[in-house]
Amino acid sequence: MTDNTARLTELAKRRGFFFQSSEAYGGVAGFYVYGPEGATLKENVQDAWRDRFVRREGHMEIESPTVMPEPVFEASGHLDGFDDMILECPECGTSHRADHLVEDNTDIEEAESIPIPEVEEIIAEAELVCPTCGTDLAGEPVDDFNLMFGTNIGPGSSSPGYLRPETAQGIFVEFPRLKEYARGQLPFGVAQVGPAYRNEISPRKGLIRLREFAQAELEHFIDPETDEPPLAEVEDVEVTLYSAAEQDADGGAPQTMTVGEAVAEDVITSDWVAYYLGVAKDWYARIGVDMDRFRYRQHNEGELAHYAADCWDAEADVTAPGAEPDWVEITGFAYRGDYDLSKHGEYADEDFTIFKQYDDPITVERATVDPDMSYLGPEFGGDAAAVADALEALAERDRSAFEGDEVSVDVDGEELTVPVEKTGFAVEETTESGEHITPHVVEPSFGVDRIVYTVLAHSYREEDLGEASEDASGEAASEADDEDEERTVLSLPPEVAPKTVAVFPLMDKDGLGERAREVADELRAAGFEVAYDASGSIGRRYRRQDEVGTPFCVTVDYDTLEDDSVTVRDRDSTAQARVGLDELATRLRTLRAGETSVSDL
RNA sequence: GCGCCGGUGGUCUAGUGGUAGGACCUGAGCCUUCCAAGCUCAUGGCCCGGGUUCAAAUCCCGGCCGGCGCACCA
Repeated sequence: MTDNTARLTELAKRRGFFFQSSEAYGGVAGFYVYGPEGATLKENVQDAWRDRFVRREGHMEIESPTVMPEPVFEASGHLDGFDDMILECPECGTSHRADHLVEDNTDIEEAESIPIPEVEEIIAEAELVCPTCGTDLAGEPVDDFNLMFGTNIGPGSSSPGYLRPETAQGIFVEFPRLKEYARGQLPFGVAQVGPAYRNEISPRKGLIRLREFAQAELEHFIDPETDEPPLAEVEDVEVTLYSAAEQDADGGAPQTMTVGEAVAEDVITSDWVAYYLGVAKDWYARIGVDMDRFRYRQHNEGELAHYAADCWDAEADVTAPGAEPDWVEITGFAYRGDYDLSKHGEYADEDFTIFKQYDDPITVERATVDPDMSYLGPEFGGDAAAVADALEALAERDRSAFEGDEVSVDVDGEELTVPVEKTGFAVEETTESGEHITPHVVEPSFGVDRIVYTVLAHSYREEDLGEASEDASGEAASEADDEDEERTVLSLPPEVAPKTVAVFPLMDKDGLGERAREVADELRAAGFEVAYDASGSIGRRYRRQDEVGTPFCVTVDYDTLEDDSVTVRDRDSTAQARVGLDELATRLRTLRAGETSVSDL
């Protein structure tokens, strides 16, 4: 941890951005509170995300429960993936997957499904040793290691459930209804912003690894055969790419190129992933991520998740400029193929496919049967249904079997004969207008808390203003040449800053306070997030707002009482301009949108 | 989960076997006509449990929490 990080954390606590939860009871690891400033900042980041990845893309957003029943996670693979057996070597401290040890050193396969006591016995009997240092592992306890938070749905334990480890499953599980909503047409995207839960072994670094965290995930369902992303829209976006090949190479380094070049040179293999890397890069910049401390890194093969075909992470260096980089994964861009929908289709009762209509219907000749059950029933009793199924299968497989007067089928090893006339055998031409396909999924998955932290870290600045202000009165400059003015600033983009404008009376007397409160109230009515502060000197109040990233400060002074004008002060430059109250709200709107700056006023 | 280090007002910190000071912040008042000025006053603290001791915030043990390293990270 750099000094910078410590000071940012201190600021976050003191000014209400984020802090550890339940400290009154000793605290609990991995759970954080967003204070008044932080909650608004996070909300603003999420709104900016919705604006770009839902609204602008024409996608839809849903909100699904955080608790889902166990079978969901049997299908998704999370139950197996989470339920690891961990065995720690008493000598060297290395942790091993107990099931892997058993599989590697015995004839046993699928050791994962063996109960833990038996695994411990097997390890003792087979005299397994630590693969790292050779120490005998007999008698060492095997621990269950489950990263999902479990719970019970309703009374008793007959209906186990889990807190979702990613918001994505809430989308996949509801795919059958969502596709109806989308009227069966690909492509479409479904997003979800909300909490997910992982019972991390060791939560670390404040907001960076939490047990309850917020995700903003987009599941973009596409037809892999025909759907193409609008790559042209982002082909000129410059991105810094750290490919798997570069990571493996000696002296390999990230490369900067346009998205178009990266696709042309096959650095990024999926056009869809490339598209979202381009879109996201501009979005990160928009919310205040410093592009000099940002890169995309490709997962190498060993890192790929069980579902992912190709995956790039957005990474941010959250240390101060010039410090040893500390790269944190803030988003995963994965091409998940049809993994999720196929699995749910397999395990669940409903249909997780889309009917894809052919351009022109095709005609196929098909052999069918329509058995006369009033004959089969009396003839074969309980086997009648099996006979009918066998006839149907036979018709598909070998229509020549129906050419004689009788046809024989095999049911449970018994050969049964049916007159062909009772089978309803026919060869028909049927028209097929399409086929059922399982859509592929492109998934940009954003870690909101890590992004909020990155934005704070990249906005944080300790600034030496040099000799005291040169703006207003010339005398200040002359007498302050021996002491430097310092300040701490969060240069948050106005769009995400918790407060857009702060209103002060220059003095809290002579009616200035009352006038300033009116101005604050008018701005609130006009839709701004407004802070009001009358305490301490004017300079102290500017510094307070600098520390929480408020981009604009409005001061009511004695001239205001005369001519209904106020000063507007810019956080980053500390420049000031005089603005009439009648146009204040309009001016602030253009300032917030970045269309003008205070020095232009 | 293991190892090392740590835990004192809101924040940052000093400190001793006899229950604690500072700085900043915050609040009230005075002063002050635009960038952390000054003065007065005020609020507020030894992580939790057990042990040793006449006496523990201080020493010991355990827990919780944090930082770092290892392991883990679908």
